[in-house]
Amino acid sequence: MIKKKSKRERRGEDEDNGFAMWGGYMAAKISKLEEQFTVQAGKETEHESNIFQGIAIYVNGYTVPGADELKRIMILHGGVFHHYETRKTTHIIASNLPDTKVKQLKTLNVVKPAWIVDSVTAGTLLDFRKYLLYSNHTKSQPRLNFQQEISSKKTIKEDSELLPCDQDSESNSLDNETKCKEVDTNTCLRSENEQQHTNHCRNGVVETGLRELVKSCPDSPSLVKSKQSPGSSPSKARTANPSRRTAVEPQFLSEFYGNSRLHHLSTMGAMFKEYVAKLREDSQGDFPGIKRLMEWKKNSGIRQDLGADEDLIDDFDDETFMNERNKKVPCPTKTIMHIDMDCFFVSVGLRNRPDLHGCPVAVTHAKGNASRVREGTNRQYEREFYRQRFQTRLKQRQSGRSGENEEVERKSRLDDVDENESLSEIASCNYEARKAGVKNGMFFGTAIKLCPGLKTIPYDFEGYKEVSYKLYDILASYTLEIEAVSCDEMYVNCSEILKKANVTSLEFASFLRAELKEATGCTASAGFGSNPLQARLATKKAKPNGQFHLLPTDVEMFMHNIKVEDLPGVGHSLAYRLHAEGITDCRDLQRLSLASLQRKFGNKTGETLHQHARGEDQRALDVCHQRKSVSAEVNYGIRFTTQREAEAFVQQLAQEVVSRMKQARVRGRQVTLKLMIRAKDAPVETAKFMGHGACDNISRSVSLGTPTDDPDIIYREAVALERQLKISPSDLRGVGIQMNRLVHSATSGSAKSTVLTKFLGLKKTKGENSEARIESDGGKRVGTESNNVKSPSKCIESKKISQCTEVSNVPVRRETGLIGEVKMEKKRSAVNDKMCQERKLVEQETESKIKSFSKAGRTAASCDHVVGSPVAGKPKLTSEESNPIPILTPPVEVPMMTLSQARKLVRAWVTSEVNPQTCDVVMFTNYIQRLVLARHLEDVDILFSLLHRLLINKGRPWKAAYGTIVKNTQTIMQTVYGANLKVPEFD
DNA sequence: ATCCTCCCCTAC
DNA sequence: TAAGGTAGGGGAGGAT
Ligand SMILES: Nc1ccn([C@H]2C[C@H](O)[C@@H](COP(=O)(O)OP(=O)(O)OP(=O)(O)O)O2)c(=O)n1
Ligand SMILES: [Mg+2]
Ligand SMILES: [Mg+2]
Repeated sequence: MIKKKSKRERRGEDEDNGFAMWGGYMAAKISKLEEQFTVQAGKETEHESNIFQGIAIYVNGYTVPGADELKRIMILHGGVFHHYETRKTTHIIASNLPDTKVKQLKTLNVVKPAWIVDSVTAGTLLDFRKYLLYSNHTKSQPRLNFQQEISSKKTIKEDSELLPCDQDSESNSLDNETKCKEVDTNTCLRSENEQQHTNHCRNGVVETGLRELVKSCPDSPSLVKSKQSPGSSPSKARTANPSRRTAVEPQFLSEFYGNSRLHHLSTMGAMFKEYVAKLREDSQGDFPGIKRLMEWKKNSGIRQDLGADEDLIDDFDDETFMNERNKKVPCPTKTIMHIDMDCFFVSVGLRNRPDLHGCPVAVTHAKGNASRVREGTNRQYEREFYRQRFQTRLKQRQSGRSGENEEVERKSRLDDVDENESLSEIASCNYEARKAGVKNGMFFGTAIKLCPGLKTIPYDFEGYKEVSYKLYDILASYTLEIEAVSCDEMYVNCSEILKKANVTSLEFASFLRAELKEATGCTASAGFGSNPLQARLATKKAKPNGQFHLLPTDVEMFMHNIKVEDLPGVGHSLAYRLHAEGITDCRDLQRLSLASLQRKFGNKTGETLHQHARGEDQRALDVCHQRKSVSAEVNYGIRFTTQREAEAFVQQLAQEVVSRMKQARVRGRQVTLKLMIRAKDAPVETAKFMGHGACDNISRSVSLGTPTDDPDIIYREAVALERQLKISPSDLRGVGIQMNRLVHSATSGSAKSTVLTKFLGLKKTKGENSEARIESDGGKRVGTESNNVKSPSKCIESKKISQCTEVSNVPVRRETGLIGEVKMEKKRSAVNDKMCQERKLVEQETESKIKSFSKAGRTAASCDHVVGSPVAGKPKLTSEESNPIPILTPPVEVPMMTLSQARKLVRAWVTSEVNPQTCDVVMFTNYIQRLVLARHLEDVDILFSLLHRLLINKGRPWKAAYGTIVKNTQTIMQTVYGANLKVPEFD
């Protein structure tokens, strides 16, 4: 029998953390899981060939072509693609691997990507041995290799993606053709200027810079090829000491992004949101995890009866007791889990560093030695600068507001570092380091003082991605009611899981965490509650390597002692303001009335604080996310001397943002330029090397008449905005381009969504061809801002009532109504959530239509274009007033849910509501209308039958709603088919 | 009132 | 040296 140990004791044995008891059982389960999530050429997909039959690859690190492309190729040609290495992986594809990585690999078949490409070209599987990547011969230098890869990537990119020559070069831009030549002079200029500016510029720098420029000039495809070969020696080109690398260098962007943790973090976050969406789309609705869980539950019955329950629960005493006591009571409410990897970057990095176990460890770029003092920097000065500015802002906020506030000290991060200590940030530190007060995001210089024994390890972005995939794959084997928060964290609606497997939350957590540990070598913590807030707070309490269920009965007590800064949404600023009011924990917060909180902190913020203080949170999980913006920004290494340099960089950013838009299958109707500008009196040399220092932030936006993903347009708009601001290029410290008001294109065409997808896909091409180019009139732009030319006649009514009742006639016309509705979503029940999301899609599509019509003021030409082209050949839209259904223009780019999803939703909707809510009726009607437009009448028929059947025993309001839906659907039917649809009726 | 733009803040 | 990105919520204040 297992002896119960004290928590502390158990935590000390960090090797197994109680997981040992799972033994080989887990291993077996994991392997099943792997199979489940292997991406394979589906039976549904048509193969182009079977070249790669029996081959399963895993792509390690950066390759050309990239992992995505390789995945596509594999699937197309009968192969298998793994997101991470498994036993089934037959080959690893890599262009370049550090020795340390090679050693861990389970197979010797490390092959260059050319193997795949050439095999496809050859139409047959070539001998991979000719493509082996022999990398065990010399002591490699990861950084150099890495940079080399980056620059070859860059070359490819320019080669393939840059626009053809910019004809009206009068308007400033560096066109592709002359770029190489121009850049030379450019660089010389720069170096001269630099020597004046800063006195540590060496010849070597210029030389290196030039050589690199030459290297990355788009030359010929053969150049690309030669660079791809990993054997070519990178060393001599890079030996010069690059003492000042700025965004002027053409390869800066990719190098910076390659090293930026925050960039990787964001990218991976977006990636996993998309991953969840894709899994949902492809889901067959089977969740093997549930079976595993049930199996386990069956086999572990004895253990529970022996009263060793608490051994399952690595937890804290009081709550454990409460949890145990309440365990038998079935929880009628929803159970939300929040799960988060423990000190993620460190955990991943330590997988292969047993030598560092037990040591305080941090992931950072700093190597552990003190940084060099640079001339022209003065941290004292910059610190003082920040302090003063903070005071000024505080006064601004306080003026006009009464009340004597408590004096609260505001610390700057620079306070704790001396002149020569590293300002490299710590991405993540383990719990040993945290004991000493080290925190994520802290400067290394500060951390090493708090924790002199602190060890550092480098970043391993590939590793994070692999582990994240495993995390998401494992969770997805239980449910797809997942909201991805980041690469190491998500919310999960566990209600179904617990019900189906008949397990408690903590049983599930134990099993799950063991599984995760086994698969990834990293620990995770899980928190449960009846809403996301509670779950999140529970995770915080559970950390590290623990789990905790905050039960409804305990919420009140629990919240009392939560510090305000521990509430999600309360960061430095709000915490400071709350502290200034004498509010430090939720108990204090609870004493304030809703009204006073709103008065002090604003409407929404006040309300959220009021609710969160009580552990309330009615937010539904956003399981089906749709991004609202795409941006690329760099606030590091920005040191321009000429406007031309600045504009060249903006051009690169425009490229970058476009490639991201394409990937996300969106186009944007608004371009926003974001700049950071050295604050007046702020030192020219920043405290942090190449940092932005104290800055003013400025953003300017333009609305376009039509959505775009054209780098040329975006570049021009952005530059126009930049010029308008008349900022000295040398004061720029940050530049970003953001695209807003997105219009989403059709889904990836994954074999799943059949007819509809095809239909939409067809239309899409048409729409894109007809895309209007605005601003083709070169640099002179008229009235670009304050674009909202919505004339009253175009936005007929705007009252909420009509918006909900008069469905079909105006389903998509009123901006005001639509937006009002979207806001209501947040207060809605979870059941309706999916509907709302559907709804959002329509809105986006819709909104663009409205805007297109209402944008008349901008350019007559562009407006004509917009109205005319997508509808070409359709019943003419004389004016929008006379056309009651603008949606008639096929909803080109709207992903739809599948029939079975729709059915589920309808069922859930009807069973969950006593009476239908008008807005839901609107949403449903919209959905049906779109099905009709997509000529998907079978589905419409099925849905009406279903709805009718479900409503037979419902009251009058439901039946009336049904009538409304039918009526409005028939209107659309008349327009599209000139006939009514036969649907069941109530008497 | 409700919008839009330009911020600021928060989170990872 | 150092790699301070990015998406989204929300508020202030002006325009309508
Ligand atoms: N300022 C920050 C915060 C986080 N991260 C990265 C590194 C973290 O490992 C990862 C996940 O962030 P978490 O907030 O989940 O922090 P950890 O996982 O490191 O620690 P824990 O979750 O155990 O508190 O994001 C970062 O680079 N910089
Ligand atoms: Mg974490
Ligand atoms: Mg996290």
